Amino acid sequence: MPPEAYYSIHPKFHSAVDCIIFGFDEGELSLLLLQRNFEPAKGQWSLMGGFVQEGESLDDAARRVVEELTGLDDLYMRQVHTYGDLGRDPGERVLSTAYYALVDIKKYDRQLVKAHNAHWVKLPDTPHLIFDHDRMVKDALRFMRYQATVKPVGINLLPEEFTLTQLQALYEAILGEPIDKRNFRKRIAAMDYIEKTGGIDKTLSRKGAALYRFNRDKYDGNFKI
Amino acid sequence: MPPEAYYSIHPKFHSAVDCIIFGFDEGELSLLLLQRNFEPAKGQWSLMGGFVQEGESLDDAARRVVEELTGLDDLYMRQVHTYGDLGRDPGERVLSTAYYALVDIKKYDRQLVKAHNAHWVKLPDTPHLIFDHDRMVKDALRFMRYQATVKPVGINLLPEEFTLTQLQALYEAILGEPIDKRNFRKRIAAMDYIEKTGGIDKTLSRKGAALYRFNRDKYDGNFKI
DNA sequence: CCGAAAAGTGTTGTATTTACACTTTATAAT
DNA sequence: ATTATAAAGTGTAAATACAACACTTTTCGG
Repeated sequence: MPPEAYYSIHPKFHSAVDCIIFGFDEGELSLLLLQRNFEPAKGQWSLMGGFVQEGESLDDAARRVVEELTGLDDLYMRQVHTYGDLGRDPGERVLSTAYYALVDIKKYDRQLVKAHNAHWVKLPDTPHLIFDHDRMVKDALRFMRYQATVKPVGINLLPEEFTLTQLQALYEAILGEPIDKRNFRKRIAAMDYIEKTGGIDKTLSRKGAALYRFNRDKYDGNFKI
Repeated sequence: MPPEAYYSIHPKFHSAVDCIIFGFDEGELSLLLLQRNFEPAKGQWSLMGGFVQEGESLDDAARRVVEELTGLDDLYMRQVHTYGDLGRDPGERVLSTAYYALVDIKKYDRQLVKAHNAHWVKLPDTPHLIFDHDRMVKDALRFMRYQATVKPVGINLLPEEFTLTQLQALYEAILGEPIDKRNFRKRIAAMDYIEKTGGIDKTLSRKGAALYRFNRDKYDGNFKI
């Protein structure tokens, strides 16, 4: 067998990425979903996705796809799983790798989102999605939840500076259960990498709440995010 | 755009699977590795891998590849990650999905393994592997370790019936640290799905050790493996 | 100056985890 | 028969982590 035949006797496939884009708003997790104004499956709901191109890595493809929709290029993203069943895309055979992304919901590019006919949907209100996208969301959510219990990834869903009340609401949304306020604050206080900025947020209460930020250097000192 | 063009304007890629095959022997985790007697990278060490074919799912491809080497077709396998960097295979562009498999090291097909020039290598003695296979092993090990702390997947590395001493040695190998015997047995005793068979193993001690088995029904009753 | 509404603050009991060492048993050797 | 051997098997107490719980403070608007 000549060396190049080693590869060429095998089939090739379309490779796609599909992105589960999480946001946090009004105390609930949200997903950025497309109501497809294009074929295939026009009119139905789906994740934002795209095909991997020559000259771009799988991770790069996922970043590109998310940036096309949100305009944001430095999001926290993680690969979830690759879906390779035969009939998963009824059009042609496509292997698709799911990534989740965490977005500060105040920051995305509204023009782009509108142009794609995309909408933020609160997680419990998620409509049925095309292909195996429902399963992708389920898997991504489970993975993101697990990661959030292990490392403070959730912070990527909040603005730079945040109050402890916001942070608690976020974790309640991620874990899907109420958290005791005093126990929560005790736990946060023990994390030296979540530090007071000195600022006070008065938009939500007369008294005002102390603002905190995530100190990446102090965290990386402990172990890798 | 005609509907078929939606797909055809995008490139296709070779898709492969690479399998991290774990065994347990003499108190240590082992890997089943190929010393390649074929191109490319002949003479070097690698994981067992293969290309995804038309008409088989990604999971099926992984099962086929492991069966080709071991003769075993009902192994515990899990997808780990998909590697899609540009230069990862220096020959052509290949996207590869890693799976780990757990093998009862007494059971594999020695003929097949010999024919592939494969060898069981104790984990600490793992040689340098081609391409990004070192990283795959690292990622698979981390994932398998995590899973083993959450559900009793490790049992797939032991024979049907096993002693508590074996089980403890297995978990010490997986976690890489010694475990207190009494605390370990207390924990196991609380798991009703690990049950005495009534048999006694006398190969390892004069006194003989009680044999146990994993009761899948009782376990699934609690939650999914 | 009073009401409202969110921010902030400690203690105690319960459950879980860890540390720790000797006895039992069957066989092989003498 | 006796003894030496080597692994199997067994319980308790201390330490730590986790969970439950309610009132006070602060500021501003009315």
